[in-house]
Amino acid sequence: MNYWLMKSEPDEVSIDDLAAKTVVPWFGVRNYQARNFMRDAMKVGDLAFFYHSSCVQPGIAGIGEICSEVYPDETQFSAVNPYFDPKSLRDNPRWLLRDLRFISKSRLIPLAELRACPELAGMRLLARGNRLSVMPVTAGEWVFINLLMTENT
DNA sequence: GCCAACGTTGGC
DNA sequence: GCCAACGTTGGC
Repeated sequence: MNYWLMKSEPDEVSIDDLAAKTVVPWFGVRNYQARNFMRDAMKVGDLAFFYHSSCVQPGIAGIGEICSEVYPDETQFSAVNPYFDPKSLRDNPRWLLRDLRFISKSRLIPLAELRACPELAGMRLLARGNRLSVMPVTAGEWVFINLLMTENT
């Protein structure tokens, strides 16, 4: 069992969208390191924090579960899609994804609150210049943030 | 394989 | 909209 953090722009897919649809394909990852995490390290049943990025209040919004094996991201093949990649071939897809299933919505834990926790000082999300949209979370960070979720601040 | 130029991410 | 940081591209 591994733990992850996955970033989404809530204008595109929010935690409420995930709750409504139950399962969403994690399309649009166009970074090799993030892709490799999904392809090589993720397992069905892994849990992930759902992170809202590029928005008024960036932060962790809930939890999802990885619920599929890897398969090609369809958006890379569509010339009218913003995630179109003309260099990716049907018989050799460059970009892969997995499906995420809704588990729970939490209070929004702002990025600033995460930064203020000494327990999370080593968290990859908070590392200087971090831009990964899919990244691992340690078991210790997972447990600690789950405790934050239960606080009603 | 180096590295400058350019593009993207994402918080603020 | 700004801009720091990082990733990718492409000439050499």
